[in-house]
Amino acid sequence: MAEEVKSKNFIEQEIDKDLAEGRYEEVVTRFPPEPNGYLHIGHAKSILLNYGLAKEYNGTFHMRFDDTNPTKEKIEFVDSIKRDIQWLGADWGDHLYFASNYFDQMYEAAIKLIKKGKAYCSFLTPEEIREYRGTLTEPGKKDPNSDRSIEENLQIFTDMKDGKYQDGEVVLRAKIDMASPNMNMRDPIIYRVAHMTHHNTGDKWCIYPMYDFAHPIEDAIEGISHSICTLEFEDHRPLYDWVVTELEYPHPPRQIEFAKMYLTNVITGKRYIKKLVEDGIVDGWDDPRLVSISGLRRRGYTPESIQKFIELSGVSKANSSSDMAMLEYCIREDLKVKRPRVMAVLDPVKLVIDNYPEGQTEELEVPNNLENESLGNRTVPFSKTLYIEREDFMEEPPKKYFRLFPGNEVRLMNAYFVTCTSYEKDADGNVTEIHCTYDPQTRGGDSPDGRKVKGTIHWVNAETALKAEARLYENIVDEEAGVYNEDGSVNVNPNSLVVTEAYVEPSLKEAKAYESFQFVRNGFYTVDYKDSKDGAPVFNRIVSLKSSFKLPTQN
RNA sequence: UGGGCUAUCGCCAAGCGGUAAGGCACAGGAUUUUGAUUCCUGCAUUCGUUGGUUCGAAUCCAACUAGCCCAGCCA
Repeated sequence: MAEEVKSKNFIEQEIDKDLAEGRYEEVVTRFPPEPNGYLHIGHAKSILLNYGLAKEYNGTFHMRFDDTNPTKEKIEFVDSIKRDIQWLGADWGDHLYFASNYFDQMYEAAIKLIKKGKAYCSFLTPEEIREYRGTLTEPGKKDPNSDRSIEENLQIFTDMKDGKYQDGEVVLRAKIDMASPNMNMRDPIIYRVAHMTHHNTGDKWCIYPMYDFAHPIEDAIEGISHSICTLEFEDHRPLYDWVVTELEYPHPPRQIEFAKMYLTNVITGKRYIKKLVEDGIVDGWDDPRLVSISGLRRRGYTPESIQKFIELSGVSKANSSSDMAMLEYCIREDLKVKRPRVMAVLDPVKLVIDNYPEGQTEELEVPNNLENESLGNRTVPFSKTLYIEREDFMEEPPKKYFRLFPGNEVRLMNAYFVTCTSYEKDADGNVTEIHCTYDPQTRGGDSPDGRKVKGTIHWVNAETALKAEARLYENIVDEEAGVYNEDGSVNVNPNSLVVTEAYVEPSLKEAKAYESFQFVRNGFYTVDYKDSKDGAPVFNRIVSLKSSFKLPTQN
């Protein structure tokens, strides 16, 4: 039993160390989004990482909304985030929290700092604050407000809370080190005045804590052991530690940073996606061409495929961008054994079986997925006139073309061997109809005489086929042109959405929303009723199949 | 001319002083009721560069180079 040992990522190694040294007894992680937008694939990494760690170590996973800035947050984002996380499979049980529920404790914490002489109120204007902060290469200057007495600071802070100051008039700063090489330690602002209605606390507060002050407190209150965040917060860690130390929490949480996930040639930036939505280039945050969680869901990606992708991508501190091909691999892997393989013709041309009895229809019993017997069988109608894929017939085939051409015999998948006898063309030279004869002995797709055919092609019965819309999605950005223009706008791929009229098996008439199928040779598709007319299904292409057959290029 | 972080195959990523895992991608071959899938096979004498320590270095040391992050009363 050579169970493969998965190597641990650096966070797991750190946790192992902490556990071994007795620094923590239980692993408690959290995903702390600000409810100011939709989640995308990048967030999935953080969600699944935190959730996975908690699960792996028999710990606890917390879902927490970091809602400390009412100017940017909305309740509708709270709902969409919850839905997306649930869908992804990260179960927070009854551990759902809101940072805004800790405002009282944060206020008390601020008082504690003031009483310790570690925080002071400042009346510097925003411009002055910036000036006094210094630059990356020059130290900051002492804030003239920093010498005020503890009593005075207490009074001013109380007045702040009581609404006696206007927005921007006064702030509370931590007294640390204006000369620190780390900008975050130059007496960071920890509370500001903002007369604004909060989606959760209403008008109770007119002062709100800043992230650097609030976050460590949130973590400490909840008993988080490992506060996992992205690389840009590395410089904030000394401040994070300062806060939990000065506030004297018994088992201070520990912040560990990892590199964000980027995808090659994909836009994840909120402001770019927002622009695409506003300009009507995409039809919303759940447009299947976007890598928002809701977009991926509508496109037909499964939670399992995203979990697999995150798992394969790994975790490290090196800035990197994962290949879209890996995500595509994951969804193919997931769907190929789980979903039925059905026949659908996206670019139809008529095939007439001349020696098949007129008016006859037979129901063929075919397996849903040869690799998964539990998916059972279905029946598919077959008769004299069918549709086949236009690319499955050639008047003058190149070498090694296995499909239909005059005189050649192929197998109609799950049906009969047919031999092409003739074809018709219109005035423009387009093939309009192909004629063939079938061998009644080959029902089911095998010849009793052992005769083999090189090619097998898919088909649908012309009379009973369901006419549907197939939406072929490509990456929203123009990969040739690069993702962004110099002015910051996005290079949109003009062919990112191609709609075709398809014929699918009648069995798909009852398909439910979000059911997905493998269309033989045409890729994986999911049913999307969002844009359907008259209740007819729209099929979103999730991903195409790999194809290694290419027609020889003509010279 | 400040501080923090990173650098291993086209893309991710193990490796933690004993002589370069794995996955994706790619390329060959076999099987195949679709040229898919499956299955084999191949794919870094080399770990950003240059020196040093060592019997031995991707791993330790030094210097350099490149990239990312930080000067919101955003998170």
